[in-house]
Amino acid sequence: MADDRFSVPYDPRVYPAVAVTVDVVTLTIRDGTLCVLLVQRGTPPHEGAWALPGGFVREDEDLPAAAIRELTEETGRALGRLHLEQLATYGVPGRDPRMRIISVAHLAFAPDLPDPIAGTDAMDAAWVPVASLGLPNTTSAAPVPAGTAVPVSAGGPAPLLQRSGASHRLAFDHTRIIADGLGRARSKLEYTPLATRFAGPEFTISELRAIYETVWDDRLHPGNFHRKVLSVPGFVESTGYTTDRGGHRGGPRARLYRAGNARLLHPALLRPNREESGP
Amino acid sequence: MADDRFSVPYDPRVYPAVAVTVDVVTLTIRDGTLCVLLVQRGTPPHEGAWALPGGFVREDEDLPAAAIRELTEETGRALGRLHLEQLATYGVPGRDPRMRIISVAHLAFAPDLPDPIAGTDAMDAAWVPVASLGLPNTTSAAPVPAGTAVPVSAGGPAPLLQRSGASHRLAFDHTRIIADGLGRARSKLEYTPLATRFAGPEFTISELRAIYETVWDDRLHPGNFHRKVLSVPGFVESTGYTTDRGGHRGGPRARLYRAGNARLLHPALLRPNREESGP
DNA sequence: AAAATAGTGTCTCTCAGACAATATGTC
DNA sequence: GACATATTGTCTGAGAGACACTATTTT
Repeated sequence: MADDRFSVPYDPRVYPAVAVTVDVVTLTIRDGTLCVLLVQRGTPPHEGAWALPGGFVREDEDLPAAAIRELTEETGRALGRLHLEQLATYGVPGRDPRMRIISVAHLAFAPDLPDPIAGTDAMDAAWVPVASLGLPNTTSAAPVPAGTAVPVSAGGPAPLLQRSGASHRLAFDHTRIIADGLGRARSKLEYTPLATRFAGPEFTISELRAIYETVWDDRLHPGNFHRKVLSVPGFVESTGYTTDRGGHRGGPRARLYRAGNARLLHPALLRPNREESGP
Repeated sequence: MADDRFSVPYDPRVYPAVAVTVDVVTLTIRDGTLCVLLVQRGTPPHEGAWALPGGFVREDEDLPAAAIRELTEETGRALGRLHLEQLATYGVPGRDPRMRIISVAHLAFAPDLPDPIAGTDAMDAAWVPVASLGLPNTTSAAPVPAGTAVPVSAGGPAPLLQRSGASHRLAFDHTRIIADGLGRARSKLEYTPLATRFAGPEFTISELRAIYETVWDDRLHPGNFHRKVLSVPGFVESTGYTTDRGGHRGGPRARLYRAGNARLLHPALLRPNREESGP
């Protein structure tokens, strides 16, 4: 049987020097725009460049704990309740010029939050619209599908990028990591109720639809979406209340819901317009 | 606010000593049974216990490359064409008694292959039925749902576990990793054509159905499955040939197919009998 | 009053699953 | 010949998407 001889002499130094970090792709929706939390690096390498919050995993610290710690450390404030899951691990040699670094990326969904504050090791921190990052197409996410009529607040506030003067080139392979995180998020909205994590504790069906439309960058039929959401068991549950007023531009008051207890959506809400066939 | 106790100038040696390993969950189907490739450890810790093939990532070695190297090293032969993808990363402090070890687990799908050979650091290597591992329920995977009528070769060869005299207790947290891998595999069969990776280059629809039935541990309706598979664009394509003979117990010759060029199945083949609702 | 939005009803088409039927093999 | 399997056909019900319609509220 297995012997757990801890007494075995073991010398870590015979193994290659590597470091393990965590990086966190935190997504939220601000003013109808999907944004990711970035920090401006205050130390080399890539000093001054924008990057995902992250850093070295400490001894005796679990990976999710490290992710949460880095998030609060580098943005100067607790981000409240959020969904956090592991995304993937990136370890291509040379991805960090200092040494071999294996980065365990995480994905977080957060409701709309106030502007972050630069913390340790960060010169600045900001919510940056993912559309401004020029991500490679994950689904149909062209850099900025401008003509397609982006939902909500057209002509709203200028991209935060401009306020921060950030470059579109992110540090390390973080552009790729964000693209992967966005792909995962889009997929997860289909078969989990995680869209509710982008909303506050109570929300209307229209607000929920706006979340889907923003993340999927697509228009959804209001009526069908409404009926569909209510038909999936455990997706949302009624609070019994309604909003105080109608929408900005008219319309009746909407009923308020909170997240239900389902962990998976049955049946799923499938994305529309998947490209048909291949060569 | 953030404390600046860690704004240390960079020096790799000040960061915790960690090692990074890869582990590989390789699944195949032998005699109608879903099996995972395990090796018997020849070195402490857990010497003599069965574990996933894996080991330390070398300098300047990419993660997938390390996974493939460990696979061939520890099983003494190249496993030919197989599908390999990253599964998840496990890093709970204490999961390895030696030191802090972060393990990047991978998942591989292989067609039926000959018995493996023990290689470096391994006393033995074998295909082990996952049903014998007492995995926690991932979907409806009770340790061994004996009464449910397991497809194919009932009363076939005894489990390899008995031949090898292996314990059901795997080393480290490998039971959990295998459970996660199995869950991923079950899910991937729904929306990707990866089931074909368990088959040879040419296969019949019945053989494909047997793969689904084995991985999902469920019975599928032959007629409906047949029509469904052929209706999904790019899932399979006809070779124009048929088998040389009918089945063991009769029946006409079956047409042979090869894997198509689709990377996703539209529409997906959903698992039957998902448990309805929750409390 | 005009316009926008919430919520419901209806129709059609696709698809999953149950069941049946026929042809073609093996033992 | 008895029986198993491959393949196709038919029917039913669930669900997605297109459209239409009513009620309610804001400007």
